[in-house]
Amino acid sequence: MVDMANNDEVRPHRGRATGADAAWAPVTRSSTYELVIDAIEDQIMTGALVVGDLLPPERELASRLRVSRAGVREAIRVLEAYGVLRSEVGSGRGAGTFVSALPSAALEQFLRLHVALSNFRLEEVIEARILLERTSASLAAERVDAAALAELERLLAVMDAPDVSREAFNDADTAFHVAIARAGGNALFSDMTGAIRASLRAPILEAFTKVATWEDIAGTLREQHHGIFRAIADGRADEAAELTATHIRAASDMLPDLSTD
Amino acid sequence: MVDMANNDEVRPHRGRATGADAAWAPVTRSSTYELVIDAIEDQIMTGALVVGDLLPPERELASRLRVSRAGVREAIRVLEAYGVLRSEVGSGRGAGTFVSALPSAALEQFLRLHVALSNFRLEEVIEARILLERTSASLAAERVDAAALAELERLLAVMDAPDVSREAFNDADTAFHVAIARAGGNALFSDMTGAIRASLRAPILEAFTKVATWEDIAGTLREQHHGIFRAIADGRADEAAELTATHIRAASDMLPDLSTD
DNA sequence: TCCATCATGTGGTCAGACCACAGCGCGGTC
DNA sequence: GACCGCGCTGTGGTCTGACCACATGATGGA
Repeated sequence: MVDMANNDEVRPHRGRATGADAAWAPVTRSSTYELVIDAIEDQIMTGALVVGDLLPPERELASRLRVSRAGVREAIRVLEAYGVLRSEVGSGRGAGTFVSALPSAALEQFLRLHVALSNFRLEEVIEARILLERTSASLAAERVDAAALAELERLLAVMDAPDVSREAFNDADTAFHVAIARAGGNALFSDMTGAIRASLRAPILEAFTKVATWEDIAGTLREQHHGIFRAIADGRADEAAELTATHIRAASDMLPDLSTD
Repeated sequence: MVDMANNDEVRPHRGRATGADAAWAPVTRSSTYELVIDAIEDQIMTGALVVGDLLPPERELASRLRVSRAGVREAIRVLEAYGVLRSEVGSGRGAGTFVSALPSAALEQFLRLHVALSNFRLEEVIEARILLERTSASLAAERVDAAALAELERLLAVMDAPDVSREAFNDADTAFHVAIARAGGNALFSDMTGAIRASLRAPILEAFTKVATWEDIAGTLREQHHGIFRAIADGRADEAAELTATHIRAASDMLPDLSTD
């Protein structure tokens, strides 16, 4: 494997050596697909591959890297899972594997799985949610434009509908918060906001369905949403942030089953 | 594809119907490996699979799901990339594929790639860093224990060494901030702090090497680190948060190349 | 009793084949 | 000449079956 003529080198990738005792780090013998990932990643890190670029066909990549097509495909799957690559079948124009830019779906899947595995506690996730969204709300109050406000109003209307289902309410609720985050202008914030909401979707829906005082809760949430909207529309940044934090805390408290999992 | 006798079923997976106009959502025909992921994910979501559990052998899983082993392996790769699964070769005890819990490495890889692809701007990432770390510092000031303080002091000593290399300094710097985040007690925060630092490692190191006034910069950073440490050790939460925010902003400003990429 | 050896079961890798799909170009038809 | 249909081609998608590398644990001899 070392004499693989194509990969530049098996660079030690040692990295950190915070002290003399940190030397003799365990050797890591990479598997085939990891080497393929490294090869593609190098191209990305050096800027040789940018969003939109097409990769060589799987068969060619395999023969160039001297690995099987299966190894190449496993590497592509991983980078696809990160939202970095995308594959399309067919021929000509749109076909092939190319560099993509879809971090949000990957983040959602990632967080959803780890929340389900309890690798992150719900309180932690909610704490992160408050942190992100109060900042986003504040930013949104300063930067929001007419189109975003219209979208927010549309979502408020969906939630205000008297016959709205709990599921539809939750989806509009999610979209409302994500839209605010997007209006804040920070893509990382809005993607993480979406991912956090996606990771909480199942427990929230469960709590929504079980709760007896649904109409009361929905009423409170509606009021708070309208308050947040007005603060953002009027450009009152600090108030938008505070209302958002209060709103999220209230929502979490009203759904006690949320924390019992 | 429809008449493929092997897949159990192409269940619609429709799901949300927020309104009448949301009907007729595009059909999504999943690929084999996605179906395998869904199958494993279902087990995780329902709690049938928890951290530490062993999956059936690849060959058995393939025959049970009526797919090829390659398809199973691609699915396992993806979940491995998310830090949800891990595979070990061999036989008996430690061998096989089992449910894991290593979100941090996955988060690092993810963010590093997307920052390299400029899907997230550096300012966004730094904004997120400030948000997370100021909160972590505040939490750490309230909850820190002796062991964590000792570790922080050790890292300070590494950075204080007069002959420390710029790379070693940066690695200790990273470890210092991650240790604070960990002391804060929120795993999501500390994992994200680590991921953000990892995603910035290359640009930071580049800036470190190019900068002429290294000793001045290092001196400032050392001072600020000691200040943050004292505030945390003394339990002054607000001050720790403020100093951290100031520190990060200062570090970003001192490295102007950071924003030019 | 201990140690070397082999059998077994696991993931890791490979080669080769075929399928499904989408574009492109050729050729026939109007 | 313009249009349509059909097959050719190259792409990813999938499957099969084989073999390798590795760690364990059982087996059997010293």
